[in-house]
Amino acid sequence: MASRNTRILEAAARLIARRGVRGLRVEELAAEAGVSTGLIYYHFKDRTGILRHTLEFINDRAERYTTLRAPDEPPPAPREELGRILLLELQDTAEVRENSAAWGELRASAVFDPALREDLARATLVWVREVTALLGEVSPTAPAAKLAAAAERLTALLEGLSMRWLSGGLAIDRARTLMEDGIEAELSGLEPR
Amino acid sequence: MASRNTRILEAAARLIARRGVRGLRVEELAAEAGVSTGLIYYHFKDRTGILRHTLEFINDRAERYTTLRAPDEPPPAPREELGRILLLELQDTAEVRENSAAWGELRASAVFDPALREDLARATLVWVREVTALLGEVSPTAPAAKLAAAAERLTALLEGLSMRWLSGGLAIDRARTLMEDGIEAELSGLEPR
DNA sequence: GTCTATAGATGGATAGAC
DNA sequence: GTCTATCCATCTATAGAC
Repeated sequence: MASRNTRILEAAARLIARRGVRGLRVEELAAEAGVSTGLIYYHFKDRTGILRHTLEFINDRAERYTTLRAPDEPPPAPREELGRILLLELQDTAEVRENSAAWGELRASAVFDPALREDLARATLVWVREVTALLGEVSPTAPAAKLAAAAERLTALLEGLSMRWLSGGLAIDRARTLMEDGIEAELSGLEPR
Repeated sequence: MASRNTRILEAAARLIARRGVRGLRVEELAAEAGVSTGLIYYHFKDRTGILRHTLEFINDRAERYTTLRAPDEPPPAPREELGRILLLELQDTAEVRENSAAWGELRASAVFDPALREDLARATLVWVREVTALLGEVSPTAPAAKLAAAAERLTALLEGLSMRWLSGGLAIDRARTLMEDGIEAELSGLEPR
């Protein structure tokens, strides 16, 4: 599980969150992971390979801390689950901040690096679908198209707020409030008036 | 007006949109602007200086194409103006795409480069205030706090959608539709029910 | 699989002439 | 103000031993 390989990817996520994709130096990564540069190239071929695998790694990890639940816990109410998922990325803890920063970096990098786009698009799709499904549970009468649109907006809003937070222009509490109210707004938009 | 200095900044915006902040090479910038690297350092001191001035330049330019109106034109209706401003950044024309890409890049870079944060925060504030004011004209009875929150969400949503569009995960037409409906949702949230 | 050592390339920044 | 020439630091990637 915590193979050497994984240790490198954990270190990569940590460094990307700390210095950005552009600031990621292979040598520094080697030091952070406690291995040599040669080994990194042996495993990941080149710099882009490191990035691609790190993106995948980050996705899996977010999936996990988003979905994880003790086996005997009851399934949560949809509305709570929705808030939980969308607010989870707006928390000032080391792990979440690291994931959010790395995610934002990789999204920004994908604008100029086609090699990253496919993975990113796929991960986004999974994410949007999950939120769409939850919205559907909260508001069962709403048409599918409206649910999908609301999910796309809410996740895009989350990314936008997250970037502002990370770039220092928005306090975390404010970001959370804005997100919460945004969820309410979308929800009330789903109910026919 | 179109001083040598301005030509360098135009070239910088062009290159940032094409290759990203990460891909901006001073030598390449010199070539694009038709000057020497020495001159660039003479004007902007260092790489960060280039970035800072380019950010400022981009702001001014967006301000201009956002606000520009023939002197004899009547002031536009607030609701139309609101849609115009928020949808203007979602257009697949060279100039807008360039501005949006550069803006997104600078926002992403600011996460790791404190030197950019202040300018960015200030520019964002101006932008949010403008949208807040327009929302206030459309919905004069809404409380100021609600107006401000809606403006923050709409501008953050715009940035989020813009990133997805530029990173290839969202078609421009879809992005525009989502934005339009997002405006409507926020507007109806402002009217007391 | 893992390391050390280093080649090879690139790019930021400066000196000094004009 | 502007250019040419160049230094020097940095980084990616590989070769080859263990």
